[in-house]
Amino acid sequence: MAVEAPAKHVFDFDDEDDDGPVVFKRNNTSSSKQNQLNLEAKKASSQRHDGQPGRQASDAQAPNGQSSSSQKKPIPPSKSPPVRSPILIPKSSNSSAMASPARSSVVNSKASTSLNDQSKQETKQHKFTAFKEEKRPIKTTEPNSDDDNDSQPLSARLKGISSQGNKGASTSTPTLSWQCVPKIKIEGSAEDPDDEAPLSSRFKMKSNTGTSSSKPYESHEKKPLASKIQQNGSIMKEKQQKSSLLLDKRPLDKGNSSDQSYAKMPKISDTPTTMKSKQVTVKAEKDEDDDDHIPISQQIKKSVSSDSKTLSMKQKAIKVVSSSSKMINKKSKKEMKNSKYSKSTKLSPSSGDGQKKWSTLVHSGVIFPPPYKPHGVKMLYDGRPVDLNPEQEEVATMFAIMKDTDYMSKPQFKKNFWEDWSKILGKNHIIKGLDKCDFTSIHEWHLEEKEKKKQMSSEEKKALKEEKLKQEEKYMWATVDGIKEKVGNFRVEPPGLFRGRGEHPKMGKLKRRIRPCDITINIRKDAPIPECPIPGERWKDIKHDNTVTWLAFWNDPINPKEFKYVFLAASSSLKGQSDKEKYEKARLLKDYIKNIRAAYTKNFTEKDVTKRQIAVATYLIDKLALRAGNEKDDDEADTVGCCTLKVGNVECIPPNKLKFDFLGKDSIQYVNTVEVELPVYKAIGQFQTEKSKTDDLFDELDTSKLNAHLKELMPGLTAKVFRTYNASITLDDMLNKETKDGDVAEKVVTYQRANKEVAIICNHQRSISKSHSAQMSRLTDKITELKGVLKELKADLDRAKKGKPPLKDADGKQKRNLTPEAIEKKIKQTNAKIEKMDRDMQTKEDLKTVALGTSKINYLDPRITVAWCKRHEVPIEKIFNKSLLAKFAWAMDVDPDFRF
DNA sequence: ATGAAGACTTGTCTAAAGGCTC
DNA sequence: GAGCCTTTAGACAAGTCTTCAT
Repeated sequence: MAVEAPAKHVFDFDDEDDDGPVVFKRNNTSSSKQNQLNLEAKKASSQRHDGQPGRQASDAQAPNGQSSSSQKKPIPPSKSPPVRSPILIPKSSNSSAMASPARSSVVNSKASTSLNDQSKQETKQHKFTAFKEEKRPIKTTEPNSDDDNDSQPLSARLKGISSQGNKGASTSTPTLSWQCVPKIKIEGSAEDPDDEAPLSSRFKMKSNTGTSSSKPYESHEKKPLASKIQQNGSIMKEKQQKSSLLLDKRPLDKGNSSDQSYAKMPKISDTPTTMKSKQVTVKAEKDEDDDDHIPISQQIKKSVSSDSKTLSMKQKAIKVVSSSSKMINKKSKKEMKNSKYSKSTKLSPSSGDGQKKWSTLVHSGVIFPPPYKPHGVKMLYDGRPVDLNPEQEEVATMFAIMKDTDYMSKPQFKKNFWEDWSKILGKNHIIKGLDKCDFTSIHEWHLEEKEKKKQMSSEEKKALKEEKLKQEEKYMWATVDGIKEKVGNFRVEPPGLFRGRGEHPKMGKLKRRIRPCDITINIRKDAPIPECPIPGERWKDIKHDNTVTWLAFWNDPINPKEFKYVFLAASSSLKGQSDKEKYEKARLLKDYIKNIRAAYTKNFTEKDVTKRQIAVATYLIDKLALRAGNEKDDDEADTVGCCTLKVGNVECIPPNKLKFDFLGKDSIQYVNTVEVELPVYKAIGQFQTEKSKTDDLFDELDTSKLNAHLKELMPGLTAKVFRTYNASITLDDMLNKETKDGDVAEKVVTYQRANKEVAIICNHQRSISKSHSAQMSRLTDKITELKGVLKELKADLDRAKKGKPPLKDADGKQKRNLTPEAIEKKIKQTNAKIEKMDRDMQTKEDLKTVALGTSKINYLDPRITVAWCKRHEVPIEKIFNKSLLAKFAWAMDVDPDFRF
């Protein structure tokens, strides 16, 4: 594959300098209705749609199943090979002032986040021990502080802190006024020369592409937030353009972009861009009709008043908007063409947006687990050995090997298991219930097998490994647009018992074996169809859909209307590309955040309930990094997110605190008490009025409404972007504020602290390792021992200085005679060791319930980390392991000055 | 407008790999 | 180099969010 070097382009952005700080004070008026919550039993309502027939029967046609079927979605004809736009260098707006780290920890803690000054004091006590040092000045209403604040995560601004887990976290302050610095920026047209380079190649070229975006020069460009928001249209436009520039998305092909890229989106006749801008425009107009009659930006201005600049800006903005909305002017067109536009607009959906994801895709399909090998070990029923056929035995074994898990204490698990197993046993089987079943013998057999495996010699293990590798080798790779890429999960899931998390209603159900006839393969049209690894069987269907990235899928045996996909690995350029786009979108939010916050703050007291709910929900998502909270079926675990919070999940604690307590994703508990602004507090009280505990708090809201609203504020904005934004900006800010001179180890600790702060904000928890206490006591012992050594060394030093020989060691042996200098050196080394162990111990204790990995993998823009490592001479390997290095290959050449 | 379908990201747990100690 | 401990990679569950269909 030809790898073309991306041409570099320089974009000119006009910066309008309306930076005048605008101070926006929130008014606290609000109807207050404080209600006490009624307690009630729970049970949220939910609609159930059960047993839907699996989705489309395959339209497979060829008798052998090897023929390709027509797709439901129109597949764009893949004409020319995909041309990927080079990664453009976006100008990132770097807010000069860096945000301070988000402080409020969201995690399960009882800490509180305060918004008010007064709260500051209170919160002091809760400060996070680990971060005690850090003093962040809270600028409550400082007009000039804006800048800072805006780029900060809300939580940070709030400073509220919650304590995490057991530790108290501290928090801080409230920023009541957010300033707005409106600016209008007009982007110059950019050409995207790189369009021609294949994505993958682009990645490989480590050119500055990715990096470029990070170029320092971007910094000057300040973003005009206020203006942006307001002018929705215009702003959006700009943004879009910008984003498009930033995101190197697959470019519409120069000439024929429209056809292929948008095949799936029939609606858009024009170009997405156009559409987008139109929408936006409309929105803006609509806004004017709103109660406020004023676009957000305008509102802001009003409140702010102070700046005349703002005004002018606004006007400008408006101008821009109108023009943009009305028609795509040349510029925009050009930009669109150039690539990103479409992307930014539809950026979000990497899927389904009808964009071509690949031109050629070749792979070997998937590999299946080996067939079941009966072991013949008999279980007991009512004290007597029972005969089971292989199928029955297989399922019994699945249950037996879970003997030591918590599932065994869950009635639902056993009930579901029995329902499925009894079907396999048949009506006339001697086994009539689980109560009299004794699976011990099978469990023991399992343990023995495990032990045998463990006891194998290293040669045997190695041989086994090689054998496995040999079998799997061909499935491990796919060729995408001519480039070899790793496949993520090419192994079909083996049968087993479903291990749903939390109180999942389907836990324990049998996850049946998946066969080739369950699997749909997606591959380039003319490529050889992967050979079915099981003789005599064939694939369910073969598709050639280049608008999606999956290589294969099958229906989830537990929930047949859902699918299990085989995708490329995280290190693939396809994944890297979308990862980068995700972070670029989050960076874009930085430009809008000020106005978005101003807008929702204003709407806390909006008369229209839906709008008020949207405002409060957005606030919670921003401040607490809550997830959106999609609706769930009854046959799923009962967990919630923001939009699905129940009245009983939030407790109002006068005068203005809210205590959240709910089960979030994966049934991880979220407990957090935060101080909020009074209007929010009052609004929550109103939403709870006359509802039972199990009623929806935001009864007028769901994620689609919320996200639709967010998209009016910023192209492509959805609830989850706030998590990425707040996580990354927190890391960037903390790293920059707290990195001190020191050795690498100390810097790594600084990084971990920042990482931890993010994990807390995102509520990423882990269970305490079983060996945690043992590890701690071992460390304690070692430290004690070292301290003893130190004491001895000091004594020896004294003696050495007096010309006496050292004391005998514990065994009574005479130690070597050392010079005082040598002893001093040893003392120094020992001290360093003790310090390191102390630090390790503290870190370990600190992180015992916090999972750092999740945020590192999913929320922290790797360019922040890479740039920081470069600036501070920390080897990147100290922060990223091998797989993260591969996953973030696209970020490695970032400029050291990169700021999120 | 709403819900289903579909595709992809996020998240936790654990088996396996790798590293350290004796 | 055996055994233990830590880290990592992989498995797979559970979210989010867009588009399609009604």
